[in-house]
Amino acid sequence: MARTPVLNVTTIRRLKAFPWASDRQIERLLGQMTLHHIEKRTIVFNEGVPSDSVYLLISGVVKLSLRTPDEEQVLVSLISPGELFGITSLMPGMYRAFRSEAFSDCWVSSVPPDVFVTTLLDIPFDEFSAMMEGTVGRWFSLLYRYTRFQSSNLHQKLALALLELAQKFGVQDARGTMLILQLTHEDLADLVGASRQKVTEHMKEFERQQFLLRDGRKLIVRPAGLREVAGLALEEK
Amino acid sequence: MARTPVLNVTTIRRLKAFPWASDRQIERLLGQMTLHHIEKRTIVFNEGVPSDSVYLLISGVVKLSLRTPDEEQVLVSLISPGELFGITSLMPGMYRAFRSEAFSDCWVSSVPPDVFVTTLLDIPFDEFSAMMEGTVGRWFSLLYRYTRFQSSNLHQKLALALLELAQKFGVQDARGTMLILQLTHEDLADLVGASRQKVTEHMKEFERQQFLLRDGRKLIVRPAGLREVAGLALEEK
DNA sequence: GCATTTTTGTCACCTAGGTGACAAAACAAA
DNA sequence: TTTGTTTTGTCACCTAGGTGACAAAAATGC
Repeated sequence: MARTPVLNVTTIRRLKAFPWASDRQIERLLGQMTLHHIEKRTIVFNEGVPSDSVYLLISGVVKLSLRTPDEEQVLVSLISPGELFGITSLMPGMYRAFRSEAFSDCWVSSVPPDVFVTTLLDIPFDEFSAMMEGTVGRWFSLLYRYTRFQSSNLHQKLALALLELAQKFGVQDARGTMLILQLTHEDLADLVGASRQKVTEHMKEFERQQFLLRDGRKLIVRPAGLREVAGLALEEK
Repeated sequence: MARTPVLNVTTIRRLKAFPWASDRQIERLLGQMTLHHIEKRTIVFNEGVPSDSVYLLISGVVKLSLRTPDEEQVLVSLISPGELFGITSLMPGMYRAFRSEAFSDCWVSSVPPDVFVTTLLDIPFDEFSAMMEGTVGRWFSLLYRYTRFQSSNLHQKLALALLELAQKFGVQDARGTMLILQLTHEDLADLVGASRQKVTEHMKEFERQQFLLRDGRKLIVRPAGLREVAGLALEEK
């Protein structure tokens, strides 16, 4: 069995983990962290589970991934020693967006997010957390969208994009959610990374299926149908 | 010409802009913000330019996009009123990763990032900024990678992925950068969202071109060649 | 060593989606 | 109204990359 690594200011510095923190802060943080040995192929946390810890990878490699409805796997990132991961826990009420598992045998150190923030930053966790959500929250949703795109075909991407737009730019209407936005098929094509012609075809198809109506230039989205197409029928928002 | 909007605590609340902030904080922030009218199609900031302001969209729609080497456009996101944008400025020394332009006529309010942080959070900007970089910096690189992927073919995606891996898991070697990581073609396929077979083919091709060597199981990457393939020949890291 | 499993390499074939071209609508300008 | 400009709709055709199948090579277990 692997030898337990020693964690002190010097080793943290060597890992280049929190270059901005003072020795005293690092010492205090270390006092609050718990070290875990994770064997290759073991899951650190699963997608969908509440985010309640921040992790620091000490040694080994951790894999961040995403499993699609049809059992495919998207490998989002490989994490190297010295990197923090599981940082959705720094935003309020978040669930883990990705699964993380040991790609090789690892040593990992964990800490509750509020302890992490208060020892390194000297402000209440809630304030920091709210600020994070308000500022970088959108980056995160974008990242999430793109990882989902990775394993979708054009029809699904379009459905996903329309749902997102409906959420952002939609007003309720007797017939569904109306987009208060003049989008050309060209715009949509740029958004999902496809050609204008194919977007036209798929939009027609959505109209035929009544998942989409048009009132002159305005689009009216029927979220239920699109959600099914996108493959998130029963799930989340 | 459009009527200048009134900005006060009530309007900010209606925009749901900083739900966590107190009235006093919002008032102080408003005192430091500058309002701009941006006409449709005008650029707010361009990619590659230093990040020196945070923006709040008051009305209209702003488009976040990316122009690829071959003049294609990737539409990263459409921003709705009440959203902050240009938040790379919250991280130290960052350049704008995307271009932002008015999708319709807009009113936008800007503020220097340090003012933004210090009035809302009561800690020095540098501390916050360093913390952001250490925690969510990687999310951002991931987002950046995925937006680039959108307009790349498999050959380029693979090159990009290998370069990223070399940076994270590489050690210098007489012949190039050696990856201290056992990656199967299957893993790479999951990473770039492709089939294992095609990855094998393209890896062979890289070897033929001497952009990639193999020492038993270990890969040795030649960054120069790959960078060219990926289409970032002269550019950034 | 031998046997088993994993990984690589290479086929032939198929399909989603790109491309170009062009007409029909829709809209804007006058 | 007429005229020009965008935007949509629909072709036919082409290509990048997916799929399945299978053999060769490497790695792993015993």
